[in-house]
Amino acid sequence: MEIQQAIIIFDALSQETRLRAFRLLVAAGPEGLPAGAISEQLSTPHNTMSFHLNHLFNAGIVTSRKVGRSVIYAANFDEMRELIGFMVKDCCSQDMATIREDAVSGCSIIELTGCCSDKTQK
Amino acid sequence: MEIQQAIIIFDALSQETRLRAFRLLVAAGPEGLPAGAISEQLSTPHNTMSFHLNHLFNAGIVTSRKVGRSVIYAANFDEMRELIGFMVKDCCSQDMATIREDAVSGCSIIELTGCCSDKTQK
DNA sequence: GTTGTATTTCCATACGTCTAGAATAATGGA
DNA sequence: TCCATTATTCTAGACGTATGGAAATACAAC
Repeated sequence: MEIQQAIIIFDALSQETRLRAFRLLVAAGPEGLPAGAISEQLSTPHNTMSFHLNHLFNAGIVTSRKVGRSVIYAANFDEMRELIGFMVKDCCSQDMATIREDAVSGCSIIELTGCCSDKTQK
Repeated sequence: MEIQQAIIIFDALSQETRLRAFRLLVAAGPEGLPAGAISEQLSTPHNTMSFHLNHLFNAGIVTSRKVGRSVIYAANFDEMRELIGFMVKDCCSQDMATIREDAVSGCSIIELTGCCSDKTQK
């Protein structure tokens, strides 16, 4: 992931309404939620929420699709995984975090090593 | 990690000068770098960089200590690990990312599973 | 004390973001 | 067609952020 893309995603997630909306979509899973349900659950006016959902969409961390009158938003898990990979590779010490690809399982395996082991469990 | 703290860190990292400064500090390791070296390497005026370093400090992702006339900033790796943990737990699907604590090694082990395996290697 | 170096604080300006009322667009049902 | 529903776009105001020149602070060396 490019640093510019990481900045755009950090910016998208650095606002409470947007981060809460995104976590709601994460909890909702791949099926996603209609815009109205999100604004209702977060007690935010429709137009304000629309502004924030558009922000998340432009950042690439949610997708949207029209179903009848509704617009269904869903979290983009691939992009989120890439962001986590960026943070581990570029924003964490190699002594304290490593990431490797496991070709067999198709997984990225990250190990976060505590320098002060008792703080790791927080 | 609380959602409020995550927002503060995302905000701190959502600005190019700050993200570059932070990555410089990550590369520098626990020893850190003096403020002047950071502003020089990023070709940013001292006062502007001081503003951004203070922002990173307030967010808790860098530490600072005075040594003679210099102020040495260093990345706070513990806080960064916590943020990665927050993202995996709260911002990623359980189907696609799991985190578990390994008591023996004191490591947090994260597995990022690709839903579309060929995208995982990007 | 004076000078030079390292960094922060003060300040004004320019620019960007958040909010929500009102209007608009798109769709489905009676 | 007419109405209700769902969501977005338009707009203006309030507020927050980034920038860098100038001044102030802190420290070390002479």
